Amino acid sequence: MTVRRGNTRASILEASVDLFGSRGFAATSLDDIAGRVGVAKQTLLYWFPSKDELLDAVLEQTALELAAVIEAAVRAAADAPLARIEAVVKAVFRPAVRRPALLGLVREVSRLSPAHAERLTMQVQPFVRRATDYLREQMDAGMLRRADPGLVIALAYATVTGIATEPEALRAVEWPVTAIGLRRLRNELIAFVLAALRP
Amino acid sequence: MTVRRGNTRASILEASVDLFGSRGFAATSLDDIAGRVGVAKQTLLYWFPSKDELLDAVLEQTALELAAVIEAAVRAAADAPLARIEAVVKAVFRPAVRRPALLGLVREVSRLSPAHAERLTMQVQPFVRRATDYLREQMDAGMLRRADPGLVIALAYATVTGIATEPEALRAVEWPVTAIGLRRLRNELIAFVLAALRP
DNA sequence: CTGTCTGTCTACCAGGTGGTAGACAAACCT
DNA sequence: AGGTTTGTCTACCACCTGGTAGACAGACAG
Repeated sequence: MTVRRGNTRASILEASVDLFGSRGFAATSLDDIAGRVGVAKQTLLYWFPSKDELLDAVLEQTALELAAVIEAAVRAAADAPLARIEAVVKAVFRPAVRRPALLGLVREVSRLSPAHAERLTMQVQPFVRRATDYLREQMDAGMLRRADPGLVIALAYATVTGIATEPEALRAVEWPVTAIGLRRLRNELIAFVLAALRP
Repeated sequence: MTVRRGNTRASILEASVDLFGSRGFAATSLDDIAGRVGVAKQTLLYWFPSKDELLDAVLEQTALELAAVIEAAVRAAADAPLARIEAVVKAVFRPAVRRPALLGLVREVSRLSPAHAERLTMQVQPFVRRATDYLREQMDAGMLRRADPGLVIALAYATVTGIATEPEALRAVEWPVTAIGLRRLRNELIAFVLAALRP
């Protein structure tokens, strides 16, 4: 029982994503995580030298997972730009809705520590740039209505995160979005984005 | 110097809004607040019996301020529904942008403590209901295009908060919204909302 | 002038925090 | 076999947290 199989690190990471996500970083103690994993706190500190580096690992893994999802969606989608855009929005939306707390964690972290925020942004950066380039390119080719690509992305990002985190923002009592359902909200959003971009 | 003038409570509240907003509730200690105000921690606990009740006071004051802003905007706006809606969106947007951290605080709180979240929601509730009623009424009168009022509000709320908190979500490096400017984003949003509602 | 009340302080505490030291058990490598 | 490495644990610590007890200084009422 002393030496576990090699999944300890992964279990710690998973539990950390859960707890940091649901309670927030500052409000989650190492003991909380250790308890969830069923391991001593010191085992955590064996795998991750400090709570800060554990947070980094959590963020990095989340970013990598999201990146993989987006890549797959892009690759699977048809070539037409509108279909591609719809696929990407849906791809981003799914994990955002399944784990809305992670978006909250991103906010908390970027408020708490500029260092973490910068690392995070650098991971997001390439995607933003690629999307910007793609939009501009398709606009130049006349496949999309001309607009400021940066503005399109900013608006889409803001809307997706806003929608995804809304039920968690004020989840206690009756609230329109709860009754309406995220899927419909998402479809409305996609319809809007596509309508705005159709040439 | 022992007895201050009556502004101590207000100063504590103000500093708490600032610090809870910028660093988050869990990451702000009573000593932090006391230090900012220039007072001993025990003076805080004289005015507010616990950190939790201080948080309640912060949230309540914020809600009251926001409510006042909205009321004023509605009263000052022209009677036409579209003008009213634009005024309300702008009114909500301004404080949301000036103190985006408060939206983050709302999220943190609703993750951390269902009790606080419920109190918060109950304060928001009447506004949501009034807005829903107003939209439905104007739609019935043919002044607005027919749509699900709840959906309109949910979408608008999500977009406003998403946009307002975006620069703070990932503020470290170059990010489209930083370059674009919130004002323009807001105007795009308003244009969209109005276009969607024009009969 | 004296007693009470209000507001602020210094001193302290119990409990929880992230983190360290080191023992030790299994596995792995000759 | 035996030594080394890897992974986990118990025990501990310095520090910080929210919160309490009580002293005390000014304001104010009689």
